[in-house]
Amino acid sequence: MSAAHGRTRGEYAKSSARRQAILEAAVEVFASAGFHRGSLRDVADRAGLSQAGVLHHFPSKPHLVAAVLTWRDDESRQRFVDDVPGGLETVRALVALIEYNQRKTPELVELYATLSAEATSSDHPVHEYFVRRYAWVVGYVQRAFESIAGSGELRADVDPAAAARWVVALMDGLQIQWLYDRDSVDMAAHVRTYIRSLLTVDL
Amino acid sequence: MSAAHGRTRGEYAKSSARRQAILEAAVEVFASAGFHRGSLRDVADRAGLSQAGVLHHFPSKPHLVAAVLTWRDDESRQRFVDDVPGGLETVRALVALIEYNQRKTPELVELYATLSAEATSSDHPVHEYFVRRYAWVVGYVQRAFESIAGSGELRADVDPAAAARWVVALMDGLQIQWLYDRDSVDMAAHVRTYIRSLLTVDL
DNA sequence: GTCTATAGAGGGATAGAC
DNA sequence: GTCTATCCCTCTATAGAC
Repeated sequence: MSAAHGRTRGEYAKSSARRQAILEAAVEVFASAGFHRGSLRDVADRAGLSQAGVLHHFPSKPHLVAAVLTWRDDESRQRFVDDVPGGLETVRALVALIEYNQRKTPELVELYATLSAEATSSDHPVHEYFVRRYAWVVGYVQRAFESIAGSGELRADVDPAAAARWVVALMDGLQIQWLYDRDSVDMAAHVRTYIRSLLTVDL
Repeated sequence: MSAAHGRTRGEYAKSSARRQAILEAAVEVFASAGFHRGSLRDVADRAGLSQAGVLHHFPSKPHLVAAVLTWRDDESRQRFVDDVPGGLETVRALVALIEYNQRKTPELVELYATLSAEATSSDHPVHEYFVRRYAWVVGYVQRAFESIAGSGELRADVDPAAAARWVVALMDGLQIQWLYDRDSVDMAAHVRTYIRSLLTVDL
């Protein structure tokens, strides 16, 4: 994905401070306004430089939003995916990730909820990104459930493929409900309780 | 809701043909483009009149999109909510509604999925509409589960309030997945199977 | 690398003729 | 009720000075 806008990870280091500030500003702007309503001017103002300055670091608006998404994915992956052995641990890491996002990076939750719905249109700049992302996430959770089933810890009447879709759908749907009423929805608790109901062991 | 833009249901009849054509065009436009990217010019072109003509029937863009939402809600309610006794029948009607929407009005699914995510921002024109809508839908499903629990048809370890949130979240999340890959996700089947897993009786 | 200025497109809403 | 014309705004992206 980094290669999509013609840069390798090494090149980012050159002007990383500015780029980082722009990315962080972009998260806030696109999170609350989405891609189409969020403007480069808003991003520029928050990052403390001019709009043309932003376009010096990222050649276009689609490039910027793509960079935001892959940047955050890399972070999440390092924190919660790499080094996780699989099976029950994968599911535990998933719940931990939700808890972390809800508490520490609520703008991120907003960003993904807003963009994933907006990008269902096939001509949206990050449509392909989300197609790949969903395929990967659903497959990842499915493999975890298959591993759990293999050790007899999944309820016999639960289909791993369906359960994977359900868990991912539940996460997305709860995000929406949470965004409308943050005080009365605890996403991580709901997902944990739900996953427990699929297992023969505790989480 | 109709009263929100200063008209009672009776007044609609006057110029209903045009209004109807505009509403149908607006569904298509806002469904695939969302509120902000969808333009009145697009709506006008599809409805076969000028952009100023559209604004004669609906005083502003927010008025138009609000009218679209309440119009479709009224239709759904008449078809699937009124006359439904409650309890298991409510849940069956819910699945029937999903099946109907998926097969007959996919643009509608797209419209609600796109707008519900976009409108999480509190300054969005239809934010309040969705706040009320979620409160109503979740409460409606919760009452159905409570009734089902009352007749011993809900699994003992299932909390009606949590289950209601889960079902609504599952529906929303599956909509997103379905929009990204319409061939490999059967929303109604997933919801039916999931709800079955919460019951002690068949659906 | 950052700025100002501006081109160029597209949008919502209004005025006023018919 | 419907149109054309237009105003005025916002936005992305580019050009070119520093």
